[in-house]
Amino acid sequence: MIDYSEMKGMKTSKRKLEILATAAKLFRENGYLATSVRDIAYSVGIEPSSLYNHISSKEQLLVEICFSCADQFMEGMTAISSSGDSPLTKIQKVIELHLRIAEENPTSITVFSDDWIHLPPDKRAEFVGKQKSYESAMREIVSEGINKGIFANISSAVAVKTIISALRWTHYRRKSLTKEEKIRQRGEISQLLLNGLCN
Amino acid sequence: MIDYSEMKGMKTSKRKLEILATAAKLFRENGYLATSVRDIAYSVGIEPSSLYNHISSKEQLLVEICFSCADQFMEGMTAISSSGDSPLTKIQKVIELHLRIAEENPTSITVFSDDWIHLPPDKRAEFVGKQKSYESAMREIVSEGINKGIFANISSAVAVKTIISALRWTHYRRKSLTKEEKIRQRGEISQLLLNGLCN
DNA sequence: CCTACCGATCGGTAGG
DNA sequence: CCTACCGATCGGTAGG
Repeated sequence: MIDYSEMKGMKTSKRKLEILATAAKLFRENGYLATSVRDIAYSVGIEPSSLYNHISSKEQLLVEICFSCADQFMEGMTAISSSGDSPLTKIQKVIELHLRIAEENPTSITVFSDDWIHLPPDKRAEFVGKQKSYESAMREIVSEGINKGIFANISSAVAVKTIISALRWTHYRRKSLTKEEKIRQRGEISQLLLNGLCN
Repeated sequence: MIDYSEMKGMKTSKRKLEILATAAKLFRENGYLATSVRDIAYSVGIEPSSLYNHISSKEQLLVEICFSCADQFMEGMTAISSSGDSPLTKIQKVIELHLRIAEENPTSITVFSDDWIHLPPDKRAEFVGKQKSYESAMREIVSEGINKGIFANISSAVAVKTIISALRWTHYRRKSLTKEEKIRQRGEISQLLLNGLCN
């Protein structure tokens, strides 16, 4: 039998991806701790012990799901920060980044939001570090906008916390939107937050 | 021995209140499922089985914590809705309501926000019903503001979801603020959200 | 990928 | 409020 998981260039087998997707779905429905490895295995259609041919632990699934989302946010923020756009355009792009990630990862984004607290201590610290770094980059943008007189002179920390928090509800949206609805909603959310931020 | 828990007019004994406060603190730190009845008992300073002289189940603690917050929100919203204030003032009062509840209940508000999903099915349905009713009342206010031309003409559902979500980060704030900081932060959050909402 | 099984821990009860 | 204890379930392993 060929062990596909060891093939070069094929880091995650189809089975592994299936397990990850199933776990994310169950974690979203019931939470990480309320989901047992038995739940995941039976949902995939194998015996619980067989899971361990593909994963090393239940925790590892949580780690992979959380960091997959975190990395998308970090990549997006890096691209936005290093662009030559105005602060206003940058914040608008941040808003679109959150909406896009929530749209493309409807299951894992909820796990990312709600279950990172259950990451093992070292990974949890790493995760919190990335979050802080993300918020710091966003505060930079807001401060730049304030200094240029584009944004109102409020605490950049409060502005960043409020805007990121405001976008979080889109993570829990269940139904997927039509293209028209997406554009309209993106416009309304941007309007609400950017109007509030600007002078 | 007098059973204080049965004394008229004394619905919750001091011990019960101590258990509730301890449970809320532990649920906040580690989550409801990750907190065992043993954790709660030892933190209170009694044996696990002794807890059951004061509570009927671990779930009951969650129910009491969640509904204590939910009822505060509902009461606040009812008072605001039935006041004769303008839509703008009403929304400002809603913002102040969230900030005040988060400030006064720093531990239970987190449990309310994050662990209601683990309520038993009937209580969970009741909880979700209250949330929907709360949002519906707030949509009424926003719609009134739009009709009067005070607020921008956006979907009231999107506006309400975004504003409530925006205020949620204050639930997780760890340090308590000085009176000055509170006033300043309330002003900044109100400015951001009300400016965004208004025409 | 399965059968068989493990020690640990869970929420909760009996009885005093 | 405690000692003693229960059945259920947990994540995970041995061995094939």
